[in-house]
Amino acid sequence: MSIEFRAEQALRLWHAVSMALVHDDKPDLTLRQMTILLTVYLEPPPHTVRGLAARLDVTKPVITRALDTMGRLQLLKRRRDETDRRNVIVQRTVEGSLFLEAFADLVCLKARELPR
Amino acid sequence: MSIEFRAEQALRLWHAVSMALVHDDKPDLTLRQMTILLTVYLEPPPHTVRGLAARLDVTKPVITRALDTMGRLQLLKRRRDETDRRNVIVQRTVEGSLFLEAFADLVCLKARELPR
DNA sequence: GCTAAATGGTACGGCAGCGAAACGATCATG
DNA sequence: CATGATCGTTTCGCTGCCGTACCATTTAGC
Repeated sequence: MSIEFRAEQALRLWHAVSMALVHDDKPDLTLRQMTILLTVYLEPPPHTVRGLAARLDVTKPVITRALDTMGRLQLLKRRRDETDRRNVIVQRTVEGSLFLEAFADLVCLKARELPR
Repeated sequence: MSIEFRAEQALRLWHAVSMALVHDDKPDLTLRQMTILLTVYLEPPPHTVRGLAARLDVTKPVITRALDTMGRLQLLKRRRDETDRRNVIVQRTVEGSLFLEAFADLVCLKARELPR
């Protein structure tokens, strides 16, 4: 199962997935928001605001605002770090897991439908 | 060269590509803008404002605004349809082609770097 | 304890995208 | 040639994200 594809297939995959997301009436996440979400779910914890800002090379308020928005959407949640109460630990949620699971299924589906 | 991947690989690919786009200091396109761009480059012409709006299931002003923005970025251009001057034909540009080519290369690169 | 550093959040003005509605130009129809 | 339909754009008020600067809380160092 090698993941090599041609440039055109890459574009067609991105197109199909993007089109599906646009057609979906759920509010779409910003590129930065999506990147934060994926980082939290794919990279080893703990995830702090400052750490995420450094990882993405963006300012802190970007992370704070994204956590506000995605917190409202229940995709992520904050927790105070009790060993160092200055830190905020960003954690996954059930809703976030389900969201990314559905997204991954969408990508796999569109990849499977790709012309050779 | 079958394009089947697992859910986790899909997420990791999207993460790697998104991260690269975020790190890039070029202004990122909206999901809708990117979808319009890919549609123009991948689907058979001609592309009109109304046609694109129907294809993406968005309102016309969304297309107009996206064309303004991407026109400024030289990724697309407008041309009046001379046979029916009410229509505007959306056309590719050299810069747009280069942009998508680089993007496709990025996706292919990140796909190749994916863990098995 | 007291100061300095570190962390996350907030305030502010600016900019861009959004939907709904109205508009001008162009074409089709009689 | 006059009326109505079609097409793209513009306007309006709104919302949300942006970066810069500043603030409150907590910890570290002396």
